[in-house]
Amino acid sequence: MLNLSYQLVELKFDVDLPFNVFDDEPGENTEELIELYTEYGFSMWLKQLADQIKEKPITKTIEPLVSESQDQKSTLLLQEFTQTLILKQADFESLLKQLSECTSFVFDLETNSLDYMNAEIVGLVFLLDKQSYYLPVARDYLDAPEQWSRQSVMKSLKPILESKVIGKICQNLKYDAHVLANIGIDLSGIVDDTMIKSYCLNSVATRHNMDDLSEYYLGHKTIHYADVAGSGKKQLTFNQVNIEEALPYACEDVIVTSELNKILESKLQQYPKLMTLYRTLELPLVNIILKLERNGVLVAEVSLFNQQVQIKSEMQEIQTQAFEIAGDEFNLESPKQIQQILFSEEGLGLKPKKKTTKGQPSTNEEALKQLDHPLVDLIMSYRTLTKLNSTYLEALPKQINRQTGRLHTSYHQAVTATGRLSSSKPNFQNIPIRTDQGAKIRSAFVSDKGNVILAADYSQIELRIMAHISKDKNLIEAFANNIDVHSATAAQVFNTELSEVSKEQRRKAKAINFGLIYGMSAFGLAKQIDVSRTEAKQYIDGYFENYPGVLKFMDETKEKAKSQGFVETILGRRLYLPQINAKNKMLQQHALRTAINAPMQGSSADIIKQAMLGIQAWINRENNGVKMIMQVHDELVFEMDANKTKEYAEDIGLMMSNAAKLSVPLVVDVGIGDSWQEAH
DNA sequence: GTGGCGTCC
DNA sequence: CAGAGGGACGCCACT
Repeated sequence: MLNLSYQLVELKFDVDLPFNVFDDEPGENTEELIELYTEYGFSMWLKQLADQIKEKPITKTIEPLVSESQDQKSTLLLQEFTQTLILKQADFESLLKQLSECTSFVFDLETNSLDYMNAEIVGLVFLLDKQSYYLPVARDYLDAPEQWSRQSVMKSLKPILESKVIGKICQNLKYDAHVLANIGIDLSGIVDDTMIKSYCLNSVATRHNMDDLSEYYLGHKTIHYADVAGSGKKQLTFNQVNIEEALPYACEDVIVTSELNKILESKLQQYPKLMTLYRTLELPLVNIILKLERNGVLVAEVSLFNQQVQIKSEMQEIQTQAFEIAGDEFNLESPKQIQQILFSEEGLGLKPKKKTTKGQPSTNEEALKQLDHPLVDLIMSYRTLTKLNSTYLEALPKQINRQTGRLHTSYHQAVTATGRLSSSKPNFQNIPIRTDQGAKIRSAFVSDKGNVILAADYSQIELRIMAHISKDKNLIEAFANNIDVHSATAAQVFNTELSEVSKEQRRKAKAINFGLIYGMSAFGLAKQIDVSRTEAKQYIDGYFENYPGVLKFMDETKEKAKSQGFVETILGRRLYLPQINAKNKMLQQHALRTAINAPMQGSSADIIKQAMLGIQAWINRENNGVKMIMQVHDELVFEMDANKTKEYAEDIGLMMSNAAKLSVPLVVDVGIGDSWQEAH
């Protein structure tokens, strides 16, 4: 098979693969790529092609990857739907009547910005049965026909959009809910979100934006935004797009959403646990995340500015010293130039310790740490400082919303493979904490006047989940007795009394505990804690001897993953592992490690999501003014009135602990302070 | 747009 | 024999 593949490369066939396999010169990893593609079902095609190659070179185009979902592919017939532009008062009133009398409709907003806090409505799109309607409310181009006043239109629509009995079906409804919230409309009666639905069904089969979903599930290529609005600098906002172009684009959105919703519903019905996950966890969570984002976080700009001044002067000093040692000026932020200076003959001529994926000498921290040269230390310090400066100190103030004076991140509910949220613009989930200088940034995340910050995080949640899932007696016992789990592991592995465990032993045990969660090998552990591979192997063996349940769990998980092609969390969320039976060992091993990790990472996500639902319900019920403002995987951060903090801290801690009933206690650490840093 | 690097859990 | 740690996002240099 592989030989054939090489022939294929050498003959330089003109083939269109769905990915850029042969864009570059055939390199070292060509074999790997061929393997990858054969795993994805190209083997048959390659075989056929190979037979033909023997005869004479040919040109052939491969159809894009056919997805598993195609067995149930619905054929979307756009012409079955009407597309109506609403411009006259009478038509609008008739639409209003239809909307107010229906049980549910599909709905989408066209806006002038992706920034959810500032976006304004440009048009509204509705679908009832097979009729789609586009209602433009803000057109801004030459010769634009007469238009509605947005205000009066929205006033008429408000009762419908806020109705709990008229159902709404959307793609990524959180965004539309934001834009409506900006003008005081509280979107209610949510029945479906196709983005979330697709994510629950299969998190990894496709991305969950409408264009990709349409291609994957309907085999229909949608009109893309860039097709009507252009791209890059010349991109128009939707209000500048001609109505003739806007109409089919807008209407297609609701038509596709409707068709997607139907097919996703029928698929999800085949998996009751996933349906429950969707209906009772993920879909209700949309509104909680909406609230979380709108609450935002107050940031002390002055503090960030002062830190920036300080760090910039430190950077200046380091740069001067570095140039002196190097004997020349160079860009301290360029790995390529650093490489030249450290490793080339003309430079320092140091011996590289590690290579990048491209085979060049690596200059990352791990590699640099092993080199002994003053310039290396300067480079590492400089890196740390520029990171803090550019990613946080400079970037955060720019993103403060000038109306609310707060930072509003975007949480993404349909991105990660495992069920975690992700966060961007700005990313709240990678704010520094490890070093003092880094953690100082958290001191700029503050509470408003009269308020405090409360941070509550699950202690060792993934290890507890491992204890729960594996049912390992020793591990469960350690947690049940509230013993420090790393010390307990150290006592077991090093065969000492718990009271005799040294700091060094605990450190190693901690690395073992975490390493195992990620499926780390003896090699990796050895590197991590700087012992020989043999020694690391002994530790791991020792661990499994003492926690046989964990070993059993891992073996069973791997076997299950191989036989059924997916692993599950405690709520039945599935993570499919398409490469679990790959012939390419590297790909398969990666899938196996994922199989080990996903049940723990994913279950942890399940639990904190449950907690978020419960806590927001409590906030609404008590109407106590508590604001949930951040989620960082195993931590929730709140802002609240400073007077009631003690009581609320206990409530929140309890709700988080009780979010799931495991065979070990879920311990939550709660801290309070004027800033996020103090609250830790 | 990609690769390298670094931040978090 | 190589490669041997799960999941994210953002910044910079470089092409």
